[in-house]
Amino acid sequence: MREGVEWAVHCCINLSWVSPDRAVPAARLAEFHGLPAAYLNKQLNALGRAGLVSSRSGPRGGFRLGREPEEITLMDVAVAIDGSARAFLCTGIRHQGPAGGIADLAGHRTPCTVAQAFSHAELAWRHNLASRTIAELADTVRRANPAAPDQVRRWFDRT
Amino acid sequence: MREGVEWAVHCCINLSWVSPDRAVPAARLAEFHGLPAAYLNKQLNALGRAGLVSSRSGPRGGFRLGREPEEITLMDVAVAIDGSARAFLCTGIRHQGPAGGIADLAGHRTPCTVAQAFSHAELAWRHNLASRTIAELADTVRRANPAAPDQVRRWFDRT
DNA sequence: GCCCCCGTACTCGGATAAATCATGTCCGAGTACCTACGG
DNA sequence: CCGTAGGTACTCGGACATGATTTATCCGAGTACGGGGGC
Repeated sequence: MREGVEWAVHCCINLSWVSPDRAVPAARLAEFHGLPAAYLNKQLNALGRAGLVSSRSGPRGGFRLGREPEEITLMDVAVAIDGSARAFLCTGIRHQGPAGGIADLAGHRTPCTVAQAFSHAELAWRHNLASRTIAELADTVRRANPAAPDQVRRWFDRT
Repeated sequence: MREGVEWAVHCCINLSWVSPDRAVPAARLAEFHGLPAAYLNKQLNALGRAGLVSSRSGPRGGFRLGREPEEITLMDVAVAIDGSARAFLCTGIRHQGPAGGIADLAGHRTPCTVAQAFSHAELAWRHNLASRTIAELADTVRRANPAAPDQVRRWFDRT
């Protein structure tokens, strides 16, 4: 998993706390977390293509959430940054070389058991991430530190 | 996930079918699946360090399973090849820059909610892989293609 | 005084380098077998 | 004939290249604000 996913999730949580009518520049988000501004911009860019955030250029431009925080799952973010490609890619080695002659014995190609097993595990992972929303995480943070949302909003509201 | 994991699992299944008193050289396993021999050797090497296979040098040397197939889980293989490092590494950006001042507000460092969420998802993945053994997968294959085990053993028994 | 136009400053967006990691290769260390020699 | 020592062939194990992917940077495209000029 690319670490940009972590950045993106934190950014989404923070964005859910700033005034909805205020766009936050990538540089400001980067400063807040001590991250390289240009690179973070690239990641937010990816979120934009996925529709998770909306972006505008120019003065008073920047990023804001593209949907309600309740409608953004961790899976959405992960897919936007990492891409939707499967982590485990069955390369079909079962059918290469002498092994192929045995696997394809009856002429019917049964699904690769190994790939199936890993797919199941990955599906569990995906489901778990898909069941968690930004709003939920933000709320958990707020519960542990009730002042955080206001503090964050205020920090971003400062010029 | 590195694709060496896929290779390793297939190799383990095949090893569970060859005569237990017979070690299989890496080159032979590689040939069976049409894989680069030297590199597969490297992967099997990793399995050896983890104790999943035992290895011997010299003539009639090679690899054989280090435990019963029932005692080898997919998680074991994945860890042996990929390493046990978490896929999602919390880099602690929550405490960098101005964000740190807010997160550490009360002087008590609460666990990072984002990291926790991803850890849960990853744990689901790990549990799923840990519940699947090589023996189980081998049996599934055998059920779909009853002749496979014998065919495989015979192939490896050929000089 | 009001409106329009232009210049400026600011921010995104994608094209372009640098670094890191996975992939792949090679050669030395180790081991068993086979052969030859001596008892 | 039996035991032993040495050579040889085979295989693992880790050190060394290579290529792809991730990380990071830079500059052009786009947009709103502000000032100046004209009506």
